[in-house]
Amino acid sequence: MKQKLATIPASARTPPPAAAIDLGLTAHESVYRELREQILVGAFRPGSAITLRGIAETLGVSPMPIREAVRRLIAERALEMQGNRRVLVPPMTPLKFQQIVFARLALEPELAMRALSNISRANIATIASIDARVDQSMAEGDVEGYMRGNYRFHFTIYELAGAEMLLGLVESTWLQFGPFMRMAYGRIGTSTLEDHHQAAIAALRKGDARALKAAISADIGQGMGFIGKAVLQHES
Amino acid sequence: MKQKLATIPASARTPPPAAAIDLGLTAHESVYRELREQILVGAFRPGSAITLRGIAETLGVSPMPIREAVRRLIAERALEMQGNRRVLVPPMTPLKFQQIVFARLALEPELAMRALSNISRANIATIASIDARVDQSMAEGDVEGYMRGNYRFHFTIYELAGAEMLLGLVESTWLQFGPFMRMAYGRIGTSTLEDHHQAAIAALRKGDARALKAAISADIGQGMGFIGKAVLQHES
DNA sequence: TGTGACCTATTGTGATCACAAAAATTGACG
DNA sequence: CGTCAATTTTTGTGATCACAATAGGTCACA
Repeated sequence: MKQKLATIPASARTPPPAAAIDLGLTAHESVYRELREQILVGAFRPGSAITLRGIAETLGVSPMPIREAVRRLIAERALEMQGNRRVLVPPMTPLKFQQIVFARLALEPELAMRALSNISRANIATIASIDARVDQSMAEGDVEGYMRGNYRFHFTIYELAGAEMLLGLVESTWLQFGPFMRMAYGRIGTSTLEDHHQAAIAALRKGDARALKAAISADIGQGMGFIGKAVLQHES
Repeated sequence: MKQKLATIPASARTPPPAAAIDLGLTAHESVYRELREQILVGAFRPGSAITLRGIAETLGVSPMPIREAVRRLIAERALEMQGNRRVLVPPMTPLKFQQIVFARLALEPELAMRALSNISRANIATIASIDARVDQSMAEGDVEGYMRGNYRFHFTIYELAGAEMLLGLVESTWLQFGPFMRMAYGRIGTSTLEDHHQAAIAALRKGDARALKAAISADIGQGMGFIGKAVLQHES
């Protein structure tokens, strides 16, 4: 057990880490958000192990809130417990990857379409500014920044749908490919990437539901197909 | 706090309940399965509250494993925590109900279709026998038996798809309408029900993917439409 | 040098305790 | 008799401890 945590953000590596933000949150909620963020941007390598005491020491809390946060992430399939009762970041398989693509295509265009009726001009401006930062991260090769921005781009739209139930399913889906996507971009870089965000923003502006669904579908299909083909054959 | 648990099965109401089945399971795993089963068959009334110590006393374990089981069920949206930090069985809303129907239609026919290539004659026989018991429960007005059987009918098929990721999304979806469906059937009874299970079984026998997807879709659409129309207008 | 058994350290699990916040109850007062 | 405040109880949260199982390392032996 050498690398208990693949990467820890600087904010949590300093001596007095405590709960990252004490904004009236419970300890396990802070831990959950911290770990979730790490997983979404791919800070953990697929297959790497997680120990409760290790994270507890890193975050400066007792193992108790870690348990609840980890249990929650396991339920969302962001983490996985094997028979040994050891917790690890689930490795990707071709089969799972294909299911993730299907789920994304089945749910996300619908979510975007439902957002259309609630979206304001200010919302679209926010989304466009997020996309600008995504492009910048892409150009700079900032993989973590790109992933964080891409997440915010999609979920800023999806959250406007007011469909919490579907949103939960999609969140679980994203948690399952975060570590893998990071690994893929780490290998192939972000320079050759191109997304369909501009087409989506244009569709949002025009209120064109059909074009919006097409843009989201294309964005999913291309991005996932790209990293899928690039990496899956390298796995055992 | 009068009714901490809406209904407790006889097996857990006797003095020495302990962990229902000690089959090498951890305590929180036993608790999780027990609570999950209760939710799926609708033993809890939507909106009713859950207390950790209450369940702990009922099941004969310390509050500790209850915490983890409840946390897991909250992550699956089978339970819900409000700002008060109080846990309750989420009430149904028209909006949520519509999202559930969409998710079911988007995912379950696909899951059934994927099962088609792995299914054996013995599997189909098992499924047919489950359906026979479903019909029997329906005729007898045994709501809990009907719901348990209906769940087993669908998931015996879905599990054969070998698509754990999609299966997880569908399981979360079912957990969210279990309590509501039970309430609906409690009001309108099961006698007027008719499902499309026979059509699905016939499609399984013929290996007809298109007919299978149509049967599952029809089963979802009719059943959910039925209880949806019957109950939602009675809610506040 | 490779392989087995033994030992040590680490890990997840579950119980118990202490604490703060919220709810329920009780009481007094208008 | 209804309403508000003070008190008591209940509840979730988090820390600490004890225990069993697993993993990793060490040493002996072939």
